[in-house]
Amino acid sequence: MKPDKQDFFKQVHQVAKLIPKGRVTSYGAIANYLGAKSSARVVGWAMNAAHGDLSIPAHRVVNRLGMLSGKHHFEGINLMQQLLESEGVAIKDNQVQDFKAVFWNPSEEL
DNA sequence: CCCGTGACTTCCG
DNA sequence: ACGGAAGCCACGG
Repeated sequence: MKPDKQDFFKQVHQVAKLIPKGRVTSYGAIANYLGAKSSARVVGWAMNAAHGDLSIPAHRVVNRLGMLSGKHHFEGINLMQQLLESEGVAIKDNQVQDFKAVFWNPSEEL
């Protein structure tokens, strides 16, 4: 296999789509799963490109603290929280409650 | 080709 | 424990 960097974006998008409903994951976890553990920011960049794809649940991706760091990039500040809460994820102060319980690790569960 | 930016993460003081 | 700074990779200009 010779994955191009373009595929990296595609990989991130694919993983994001695979996130189970009611679960969340972190940029670092995705980066680690893709073998780019040092490139968590690139994952965020990939999500930025994914912003145009409505089939990608970017709201299920948060930073490693469970904070909705990317909510500013959504249409509305509350949208991300609303989406997560509607899926059964409790949010408080831009943070996922019981984060480790809803955390989805692609390296172990995928 | 060089510089700046970004939805992160980790280390040092 | 808290805050600031650096490191990291990819993309656009």
